[in-house]
Amino acid sequence: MLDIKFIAENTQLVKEGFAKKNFDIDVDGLLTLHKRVNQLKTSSQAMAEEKNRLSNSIKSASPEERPNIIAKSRELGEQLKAEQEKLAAEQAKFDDIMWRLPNLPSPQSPVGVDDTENVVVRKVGDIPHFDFEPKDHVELMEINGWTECERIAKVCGSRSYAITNELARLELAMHLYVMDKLAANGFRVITVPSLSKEKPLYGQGYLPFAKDEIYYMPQDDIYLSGTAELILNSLRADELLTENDLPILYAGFSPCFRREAGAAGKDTRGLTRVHQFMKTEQFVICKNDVNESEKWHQKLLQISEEILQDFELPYQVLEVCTGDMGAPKYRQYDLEAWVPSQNCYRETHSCSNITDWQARRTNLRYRDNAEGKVRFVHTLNNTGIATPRALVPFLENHQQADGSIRIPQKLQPYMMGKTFIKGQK
RNA sequence: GGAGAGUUGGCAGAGUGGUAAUGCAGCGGAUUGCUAAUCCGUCACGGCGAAUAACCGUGCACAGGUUCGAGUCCUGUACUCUCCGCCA
Repeated sequence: MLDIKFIAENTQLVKEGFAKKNFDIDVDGLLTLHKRVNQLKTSSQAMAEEKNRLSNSIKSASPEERPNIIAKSRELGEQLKAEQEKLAAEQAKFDDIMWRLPNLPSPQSPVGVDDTENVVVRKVGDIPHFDFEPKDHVELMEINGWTECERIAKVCGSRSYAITNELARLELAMHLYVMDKLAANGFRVITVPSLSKEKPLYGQGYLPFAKDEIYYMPQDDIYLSGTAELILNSLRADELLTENDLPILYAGFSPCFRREAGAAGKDTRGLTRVHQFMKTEQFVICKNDVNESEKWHQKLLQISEEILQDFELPYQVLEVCTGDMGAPKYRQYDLEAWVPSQNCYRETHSCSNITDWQARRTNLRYRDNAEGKVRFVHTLNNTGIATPRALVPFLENHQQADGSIRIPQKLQPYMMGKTFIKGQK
């Protein structure tokens, strides 16, 4: 959500920003509508003022005057009601548009239409060269007897997964490793539910943009969360913090659910794209200062790069272009880890600065120390680790000729000290 | 699933249907003079405005209703607490 006053005062800038984001918004129409809303506010408030004056005079009025004043006040009340109904109708139209406005992109974000125009910032780690014929992660799971994926699909449907023994442990070990790392960086580790009411979806900016992507259970009027970001973003909604409360850092773990409605036929093999997965999410709430949030953005990026380095996975950092960013985002990096079987990098992390766009939707504010002014916070989010997707590059990059999997040194304490894992078919 | 109690500003906490007390914190100003204190104002959102001025409107969990007038009365919903039932 954006500030309408900012839009009125920076109309050209806003139009350019929307265009860069690939959003077709009638900004002039919005401003005209806003004027109309304000006119109706002014007129109805004038009526309310007069009505209050009449009402308040009744108590001290003489018994003879009273019926007269009451009649007048009642009549005015009906006019006021009619005016307020007009206002409510226009206000609803206005609000509907406001909820659909994207954030403006950073001036530093590359301008582009889609993912082909994302910019590679750097590549880190060496792509492995195998002196044997490398296998893809599905074959590796089968060799080690680590999967029941075919059976589980019969029970749970497509895009489900079931993994066993050493691999199941590895999945959880990755999360524990990341939680410990985030805790060491000052994050509050928190496990959160996957159930969400509707309001947080608007707060995050999932709705009204991507309704088809989310599971909904009408019997209970409740949704399944696609990421802990959803929950963490609303955890402190409507609070008025002090500047000293900031920054607030959460490392949120939750099962995540996505319908993958727009991805029919994509990544149907293996663990890359499943309906239910686990994610440990980095979430930051900081003060309303773009230098401050950009600093945190870099910090979050650094942490996730370290995680991939700790897991000894080659990766690239992408700066996402304006047209490929989601509506909420000011600036976005994606991390992609190398997947040998696909001979390309695939997304494991997505790191975003949302500035105050979500905070306006959740009404999360703080009082600043310098002036005692109330401001909206900035929010940022980044993947810590998402599994099973992260297992794909992990298995494939660390595979050995015999199908066993090498465990990077940093992860070994979480795998009972093992340097390799090997299952039995 | 059932019964009861509750929800008032950043926090604490009053409030018989007639303009939301008071304290603390924060911010602004003034005074005194010394390891700080006192006094005054301000303290959410919005309208009108050049304005961070004045004035006005809206805010007492949320949504309706009754009334000239609702924090207060009525209905519904959400959430919190206590208890009963069921339960990993």
